[in-house]
Amino acid sequence: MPELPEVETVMRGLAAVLEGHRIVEVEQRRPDLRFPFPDNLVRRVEGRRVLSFRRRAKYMLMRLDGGESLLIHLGMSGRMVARQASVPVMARLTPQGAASDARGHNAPPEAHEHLVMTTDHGWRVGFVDPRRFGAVDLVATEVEDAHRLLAGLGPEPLEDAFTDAVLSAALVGRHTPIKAALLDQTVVAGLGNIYVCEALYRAGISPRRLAASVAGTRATRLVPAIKAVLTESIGAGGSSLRDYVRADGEVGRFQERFAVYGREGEPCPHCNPPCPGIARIVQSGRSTFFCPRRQR
DNA sequence: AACGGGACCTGATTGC
DNA sequence: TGCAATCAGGTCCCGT
Repeated sequence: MPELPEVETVMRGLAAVLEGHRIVEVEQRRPDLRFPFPDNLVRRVEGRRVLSFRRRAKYMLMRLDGGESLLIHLGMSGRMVARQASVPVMARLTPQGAASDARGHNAPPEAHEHLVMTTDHGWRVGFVDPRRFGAVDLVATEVEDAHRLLAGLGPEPLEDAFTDAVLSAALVGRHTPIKAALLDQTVVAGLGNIYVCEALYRAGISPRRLAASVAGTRATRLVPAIKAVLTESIGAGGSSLRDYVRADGEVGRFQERFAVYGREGEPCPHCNPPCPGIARIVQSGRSTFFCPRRQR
């Protein structure tokens, strides 16, 4: 599910529910996700107050009083569900927006809800992740960025420090398609399969082009394309490809604005006269969508 | 060192 | 209808 805009949206939703409140109970329902939960997770989180949230790449950091932060990665299939007794605000929605399956405090847990936190104002916030590619850890807040999962990450694409010069420097000498380079979280942090495809389309750059040949003038087009597609998606509440929802119960709507992702065979939005259709190829085992006419 | 492929999981969809 | 194959928004490890 989640790339940077989806993680940002989920995090803002969690902040709205949790900030300033105390976590009075933690239930850990299995020993691990992608790797084991941290030692004494329940004891270290129970009784703590939630101070603030931060996002780094596709990771969320929930700062707790007591000096530790809960680090959460949603993997491919992870989502957060929040509910309150008899007042479902973040119920599961269908992509069409019809509410369903609202659960109260005493309802049975839904499948694959591996971690549940209950707050002092009666909310239950759960981490649901069928495929278990997600991750949870605790890290000392003062040295968050030294965590092994964060230490090697590249620049945040929406920060001013992410410039064409910075991207160019990361691409120089790389003998891999630009598609693969942009998925590399040490080059730029937070892009995934969807937004790489969309950014390359906006920049008119072929996903097959060697990364090194994008350094320079093409990077000058690519950086604004990356920033724009991420910003627009965050503004739309991210993309909902399954039943992912925002904190306020609305589905993300950015998928309606995909120009190429998942649109094999359709003419692209900007070719006039219409192009023969968006192509799908496989690069390092993953689908790439692009317009062969516009993207060189 | 940088790269591609495979592994890790479950569920939804597609095709026979 | 039923079953198998394929695909999915991510990352990490391994061999080359």
